[in-house]
Amino acid sequence: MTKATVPVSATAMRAACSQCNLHELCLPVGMNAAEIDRLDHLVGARRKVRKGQHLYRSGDPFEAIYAIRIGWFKTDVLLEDGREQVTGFQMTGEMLGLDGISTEAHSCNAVALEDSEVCVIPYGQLEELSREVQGLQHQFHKVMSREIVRDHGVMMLLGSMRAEERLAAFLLNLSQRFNARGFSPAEFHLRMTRDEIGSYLGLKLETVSRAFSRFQDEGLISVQQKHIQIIDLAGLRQLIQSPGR
Amino acid sequence: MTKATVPVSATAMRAACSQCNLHELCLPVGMNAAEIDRLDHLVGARRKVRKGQHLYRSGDPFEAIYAIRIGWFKTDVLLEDGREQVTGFQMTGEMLGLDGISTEAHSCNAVALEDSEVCVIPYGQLEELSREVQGLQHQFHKVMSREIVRDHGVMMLLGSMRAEERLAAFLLNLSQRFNARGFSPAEFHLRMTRDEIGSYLGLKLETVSRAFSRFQDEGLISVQQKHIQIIDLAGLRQLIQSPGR
DNA sequence: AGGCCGCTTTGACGTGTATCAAACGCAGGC
DNA sequence: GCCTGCGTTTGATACACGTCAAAGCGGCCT
Repeated sequence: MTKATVPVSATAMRAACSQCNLHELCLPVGMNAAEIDRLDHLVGARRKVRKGQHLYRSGDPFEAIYAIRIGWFKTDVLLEDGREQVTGFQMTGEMLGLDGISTEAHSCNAVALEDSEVCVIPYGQLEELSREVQGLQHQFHKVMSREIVRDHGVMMLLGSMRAEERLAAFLLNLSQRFNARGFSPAEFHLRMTRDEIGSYLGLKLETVSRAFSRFQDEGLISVQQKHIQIIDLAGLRQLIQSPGR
Repeated sequence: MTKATVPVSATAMRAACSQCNLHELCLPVGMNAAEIDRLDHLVGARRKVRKGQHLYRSGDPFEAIYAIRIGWFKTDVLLEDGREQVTGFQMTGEMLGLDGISTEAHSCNAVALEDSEVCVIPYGQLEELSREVQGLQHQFHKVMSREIVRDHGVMMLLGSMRAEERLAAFLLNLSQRFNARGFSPAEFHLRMTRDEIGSYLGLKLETVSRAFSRFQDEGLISVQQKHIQIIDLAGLRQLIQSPGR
C-alpha cells in the first residue's frame, strides 16, 4: 500500500545528491562527501512536471528553489497587455526559482518545455544548512552570481547585437551547455519553438526562422525543424565578433 | 602624523553601518542593533572614486563587494569589437560587485558617474559573518535575488518594448528610486549621458534625445539637459501599458 | 571673461526587422 | 492511411529606429 497523501506530481522518492550524476554541475560542486551527505537530507522530494505545465507562476509564494534533474524549462515574465518576455531556458543541472528570494514570491513563470523532473530544495532549510556548511554556502552564492552574469550577457545580446548575432550567440551557448553535460556540442534538438526563441532574443519568430535559413544557406549549420547541426563553429563565433557592418 | 601608507583613494575612517542613514536600503535591512554592530566590524574602509574612475574592471580579481554611500555608478560589459552594453546604473544604498562571486573575477566594469564613495565589504568576511548572523545571510540573499529580478525587468525592456516605452520605464524607475531615498520623485538630475542611457536601453543617443523631446512636447515631462521634471506620472505609466500600436 | 570641447538637439534619409499573408510539412488522432 | 492543426518557412511590404550630418548649448578650463 502506497502513501495516499503524496500529491500526484511529487514522488515519494527522496532525491540523493550523492547518487546523482549532476554532481559536477549542480549545488554539490566543490563539496566533499560528508557535506553532500548533509545536502541529501535537505533536498526533499522530486517533482515531475509535464510538458506545458508550470513549475511555479509569478506571484506564487516562494518556498523552495529547484534543481532540474531531467528536462527543460523556460522562464518568462508577462506584461499587463499580454506581451511575453522569455528570460531564460534552463536545462539539466540548472537552478530555478532564485527570483523568489527577493520578495518571498516568484516574479516569473517557469514552464516545462518537455516532461521534466526537478529536485525540490526547501529554501529555509537551504539557508539553515548553508550556515553550517561553508562549501554549500559558497556554491549557492556562486550559482546566484552566475545567474546575474548570465543575465548581463542576455542584456548584451538584446541591447547591442543584430538578429543574426543574437541567434549565433544563442546557438553557441546551447552548444556549450550540451557539451558540458556530455552531449554533442554539434548536434542537438531544440526544445523550444521559434516563437519562444524569438521572445528570448527580442525578435519575431519570422526573423528567427529567416536567420536559421540564412545560416543554413551559408553552410554554418544544418536545420531540420528542431534538429540542429553545427557545421562551422568558428564561422558562428566570427559572426558575433564582427559588428553587423 | 597620519598614516602615510593609506592609499589616497581609501580613507582610514571605518564605515559604521550603525551610524549610516542608509540602514533602510542597504545590507542592514532587517537586522537588529546587535547584528548591525557585528556588521560594523566587517565593513572595511570607505573608498572614494572620482567621476570617470573605475571602481573595478572586468577581469579584476574579486575580493569585495561594495555598497554605495554617496554617488552614482554605471556597470557595463564590452564586446571585443568595442561595443558597450550598460547593464545598470547604481545609486546610493545599492550594491556593486555581485557579478564577481561566480568566477572570483569581475565580469563587468564599474565606473563612477560622479565623485562617489563606497563601503568596501571584504567578501570572505561577509560569507563568514553571514554564517553566524542569519539576518545578514537572508538580507544578502535578498539583495542578490533582487538583482536577478531587476535584470529580468531590463530584459523585458530590451526585448519587448518600443523606444518610448523603454524611456518611460527608465524614468519611472529612477523616480521610484529617488523617492525611496527621500528625494523628490518628480524632479531630479540625470547623472548619465544620452549615450549611456541609450546603451542601457538598447537605443542610439539620438533616439533617446528624440523620445525626451517628444515626452516634453506631449506635456509628460520637462527636460533641460540633465534636469528632468515629471509632470504627468500617470501618463508615463500609461505609455508602458499600451502596446505601441 | 573668453574660448574650446563634449553633449545634445534636430533634420533628412537608409535599413533591419516587424508585419501581414499564404503555403508548406510534420505529428498526432481517428 | 488520411485528415487536422500547429509550427515553420518564405515572400511582399511597412515602419521604427539607426545613420549621417550640422547646428546649438553649456560647462569647464585657462
